[in-house]
Amino acid sequence: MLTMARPEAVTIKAKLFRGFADPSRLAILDALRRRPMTVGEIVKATGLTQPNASNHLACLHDCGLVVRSQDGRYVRYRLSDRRVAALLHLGDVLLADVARGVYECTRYDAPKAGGGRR
Amino acid sequence: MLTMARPEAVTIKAKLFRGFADPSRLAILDALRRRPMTVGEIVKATGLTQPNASNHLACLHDCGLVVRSQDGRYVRYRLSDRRVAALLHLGDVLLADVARGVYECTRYDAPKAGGGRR
DNA sequence: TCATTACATCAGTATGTATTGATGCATTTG
DNA sequence: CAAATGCATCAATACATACTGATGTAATGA
Repeated sequence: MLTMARPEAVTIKAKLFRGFADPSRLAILDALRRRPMTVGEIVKATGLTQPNASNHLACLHDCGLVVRSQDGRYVRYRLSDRRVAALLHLGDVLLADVARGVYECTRYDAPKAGGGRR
Repeated sequence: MLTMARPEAVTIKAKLFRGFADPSRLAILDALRRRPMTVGEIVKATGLTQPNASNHLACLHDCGLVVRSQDGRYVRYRLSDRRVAALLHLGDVLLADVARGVYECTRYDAPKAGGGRR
């Protein structure tokens, strides 16, 4: 059960934040904060594998957090809105004060790399 | 793999956003946005079971997003910082423009209720 | 003291999802 | 046309975690 008042509103909003809540997606968003980038550049900047980056980019694109533009055989991604950057910035600012708590929060851990096939 | 630049920074920041990225925790945070509340009030406001609410509250408290104060045998929770509310507000604003995308984003779904024991 | 209320913790589990290697498709280059 | 490059998609899987019912603990009241 979620909330009595407006269950779907909370669900969707959580989904929005979930776009920021994965280390790989956040690394992509942070990279795009500086400048638009092709998938290859994003792969280099984040260290993600190419399929993994593509998958997260598709997710971010579906959710409207990034925008895609074809450029020859390159695909260039950029943040869709200034407020996406604003939210990232607010996260930084907030983190500066609650970082210690986040460190110590062991209720959930960030997904570890190597979750795939062995 | 996460990011080449500052891996841990991204991981921690993702952890911070993860506090907002679950429907139950978000329902709690949204409820606390209006006023401080005891656990019982939160349970009523959100429709969560009491143990589930307590668990998420412990998580939010560990991460520094909420603050707890004993009041007799009641425990009253409130948002720890104005910027937590600001981030929630920015989420609302951003959602107003990208809501359609979030609806259609099927890469991940919000956790469904009833995930526990059968 | 005993009962009650408010909240926290525990053990167990189903489920979402992030990851990987392999493969497919489109575009440019020789 | 053939080769190469850039990106997207697929199938399979390990893992984190959100949930439930039961139980534990602390504070109040009779």
